[in-house]
Amino acid sequence: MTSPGKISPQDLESVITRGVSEIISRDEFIRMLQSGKKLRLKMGFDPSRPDIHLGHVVGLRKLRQLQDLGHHVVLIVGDWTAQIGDPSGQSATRTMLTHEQVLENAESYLRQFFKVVDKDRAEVIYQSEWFGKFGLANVLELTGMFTVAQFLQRADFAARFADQKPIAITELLYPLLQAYDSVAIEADVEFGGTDQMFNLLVGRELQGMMGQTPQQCFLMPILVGTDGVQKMSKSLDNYVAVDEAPIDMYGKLMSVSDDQIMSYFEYLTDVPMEELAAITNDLKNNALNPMEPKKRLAWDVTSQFHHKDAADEAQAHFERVVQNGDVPTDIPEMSVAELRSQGVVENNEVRVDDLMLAAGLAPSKAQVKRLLAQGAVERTSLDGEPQPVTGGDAGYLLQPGDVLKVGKRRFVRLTDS
RNA sequence: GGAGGGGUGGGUGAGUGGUUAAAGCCACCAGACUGUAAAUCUGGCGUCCGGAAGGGCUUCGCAGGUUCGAAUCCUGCCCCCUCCA
Repeated sequence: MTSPGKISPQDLESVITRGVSEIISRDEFIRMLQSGKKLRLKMGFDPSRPDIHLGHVVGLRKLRQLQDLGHHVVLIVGDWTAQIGDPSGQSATRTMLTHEQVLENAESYLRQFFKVVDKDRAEVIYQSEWFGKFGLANVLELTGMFTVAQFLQRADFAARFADQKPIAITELLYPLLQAYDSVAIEADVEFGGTDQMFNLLVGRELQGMMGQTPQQCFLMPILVGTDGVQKMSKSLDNYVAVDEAPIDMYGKLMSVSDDQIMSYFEYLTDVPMEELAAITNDLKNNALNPMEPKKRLAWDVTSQFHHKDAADEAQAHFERVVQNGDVPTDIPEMSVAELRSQGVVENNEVRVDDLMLAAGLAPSKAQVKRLLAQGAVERTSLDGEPQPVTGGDAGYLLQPGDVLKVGKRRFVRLTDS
């Protein structure tokens, strides 16, 4: 592998401004980049949460960008910290992960991780490589280097302390372990979201204490979720996963709130900043319907994770189904035979409520009734016009070939065999 | 070791014997309006049977008990938190 050449002013500018929240220290980081040294870029992940969504992609793209400039990514699998269990969630008495689970999660994570990051210019290291050999003496040495006061400077600890909310001892340990990772791999730069600032800084400090050149801390903005308000996160269900099918990915991106369009463009695409400025301007002058750039955004991002044809199809699907309200070409099907074998029906008479339940379009019959009462269900027979299924029709009998539309975009077709 | 507070529906959080399937808020679902945006408005939001009216069943940490009747009272148990030491 070649060592990074001299970095161009344009590349430098892009690296340190686009999709960046803060770099500590910025000047040292720039000097490192200009030195021509091949940098070791550290990123850690906790294998208890193996899913990657677009919020993570912001950072992964940054790693990729630096790889393309000749640098090297070191991904740390936090198998040790995960087994301790990050207790941040207050009452989270998290069950420990078994070794098998860790490996399984790691595998799934890596598969997604390397959709963005180049595998050939990265290495994956398990924390247990060093923590497996750690003894109490090491722990005491490590903990002896910091004081409680230092840790209480961290905003979330401080707030909880002030509120007399509990802080687990392991929570104090967590940043230390993460920091030690930086020492173990001699990281030059560590990447994380802005919420990780404290942890990264501890790593920086610890390296200095242990005679290494302190790492630079590269903090990335937190991507706002599709709801336009809170940070993207799986538990808030406002996320777009990198594993998402093209149609879903495109669709979810179309539901991103207008306010976030430009930040998504900046963080998740390579559309040049000048062009983005023009779009921003057009939007401000109402010269452009926000839907247009959003479609471009949705297509762009979708095509990063899927073939371009798939992105085209997703767009066509969106236009056909959502914008024109047509029935999509490929929809989930359930056959009468299938329903019979599941014991949902005894003969060939399929009721609306039974089908919806079996197809997962409603969690209960009570919910089916509510949907019907609210006019959310529509039935289209083989050659007929769509007609609503109304309040009292839960027992309505369907014919093979009938398509049910539930809500705006959920469908099921009843088939014969 | 001592003192005190608390466990209610996805989340918050009212409710201290019947009018409570359990307020309000948030989240969520659906409808209207739209650009699958936001905002707004409307309705819904344990579950089962029923076309409906209505009727079952299950739910307020767990297990018992008192009572015509309990989320509410009593007993035991489990769990969480705070303060003092």
